[in-house]
Amino acid sequence: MENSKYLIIYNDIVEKIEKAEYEPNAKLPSENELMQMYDVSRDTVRKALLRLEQNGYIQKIKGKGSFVLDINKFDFQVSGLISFKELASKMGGSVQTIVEELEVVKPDKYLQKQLQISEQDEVWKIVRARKIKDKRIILDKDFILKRVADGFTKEICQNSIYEYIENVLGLKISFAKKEIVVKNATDEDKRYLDLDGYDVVVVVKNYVYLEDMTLFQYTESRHRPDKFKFIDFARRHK
Amino acid sequence: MENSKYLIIYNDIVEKIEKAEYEPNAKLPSENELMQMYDVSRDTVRKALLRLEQNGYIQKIKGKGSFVLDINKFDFQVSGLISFKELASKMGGSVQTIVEELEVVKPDKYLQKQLQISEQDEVWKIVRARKIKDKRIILDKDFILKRVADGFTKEICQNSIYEYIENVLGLKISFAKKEIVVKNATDEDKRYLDLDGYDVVVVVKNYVYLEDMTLFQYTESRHRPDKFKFIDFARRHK
DNA sequence: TAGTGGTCTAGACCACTTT
DNA sequence: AAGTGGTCTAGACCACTAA
Repeated sequence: MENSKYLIIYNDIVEKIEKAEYEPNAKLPSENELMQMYDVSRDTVRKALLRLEQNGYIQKIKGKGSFVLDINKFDFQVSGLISFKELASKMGGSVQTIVEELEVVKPDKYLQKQLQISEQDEVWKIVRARKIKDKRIILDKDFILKRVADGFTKEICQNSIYEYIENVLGLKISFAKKEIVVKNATDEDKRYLDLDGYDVVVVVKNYVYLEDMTLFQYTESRHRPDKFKFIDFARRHK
Repeated sequence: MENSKYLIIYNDIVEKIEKAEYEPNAKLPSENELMQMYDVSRDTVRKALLRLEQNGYIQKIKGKGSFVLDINKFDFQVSGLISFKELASKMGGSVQTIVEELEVVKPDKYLQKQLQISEQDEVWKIVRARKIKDKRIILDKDFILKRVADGFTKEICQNSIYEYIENVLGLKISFAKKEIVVKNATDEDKRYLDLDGYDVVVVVKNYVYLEDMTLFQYTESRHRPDKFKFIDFARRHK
């Protein structure tokens, strides 16, 4: 995968931070020391540190050094592009996926707009309910352009769609635009989720793009409001 | 500030993209051409392009070039660390701030935990209602460590707290952790907001840190659910 | 094959913090 | 004064895309 030196260094330091080998608030070795430790140029060290800083692992302070942040230990990280499967593995066992619908459809007007496609284009429609501790908490509705990604089965959907797309199909996901809003619960929400009396759901709309800038997937994640939590790490650069 | 070459180039290209001088999906000049245009080294050009990519302005494709993304034109950008004042200026006139409370308080247990301080520490408590089109839509509750930032007046709060903190006090905000959840509306919410029948609010908790890693501000933004929208741009790098 | 972005190097000077 | 991170340079080689 990642043979570049700076990514190896990045991953190595991430691991050390997560194992608390570098403790919160501790000072990392200086750039000079890291150069010697990994036997690379300063620029390569700096590339690794830049990524650590951007992902919220460290804070660099001019004249002082790089320090480990502890705010990155999120109990329920949903930020970035993490998938339910990745999330589940961080949360331990008690999660489960139920595939409710899996079919190829012609897009209606709404979907044509979301995916910026014509009515001729075929789309995979995948609806999954997510159980946490035996309660249906999240309803995931995925719409995927058939001409870009095809061959979905119930097994794949029960496992991880992303894993299939990235590892089996070899497609490279580049970025996503995410939108969070609150909507009144629909009949579909009430049918598939244990809403526990709530009449609204938190809707996370996700527009996923490939490396060549094509939009190929639109996802709606509909959450029971009391179980929803979104965490974001933001750096301020004007 | 903005004396560094790569930031000047970055800002210049941002401006050109926002003015559509570089149109959506168009190809930017190559790194070689940009080197000549700005008379800098390739590394300096690449630093500018890296920031453009990370902020969702462009997509770089190996062997092809850098292309302008159009998804960055958010009608209601709340991502990152943008403040209400900045937001308002993007939305035009029809917004208004009402300062409901402004006082120095001793932190209660909850606040001691949020700001990681002792009960001796004094804290500025600032409560503001935000009107959009004459409806009270957002309730901002700011808690700021007095020993770090002091001297708040009604005028400052009506204008922009961030502007005061950054430009007048000269403090440098470095990063923030943001948390979005949905809560049942409190009596305070009902008193200060036009909730229009809704019995929940979207709560955005914001923990703001300075460059020296000190946590100095905790903010709760409480939104009427139907008027809330959060947009995020996320790049996937494993 | 020519052009593009991705990685890596070695060296320089600066501004800031600490001693 | 010594150490730290921030910026900038010039040059090299690679992998990918296009003609």
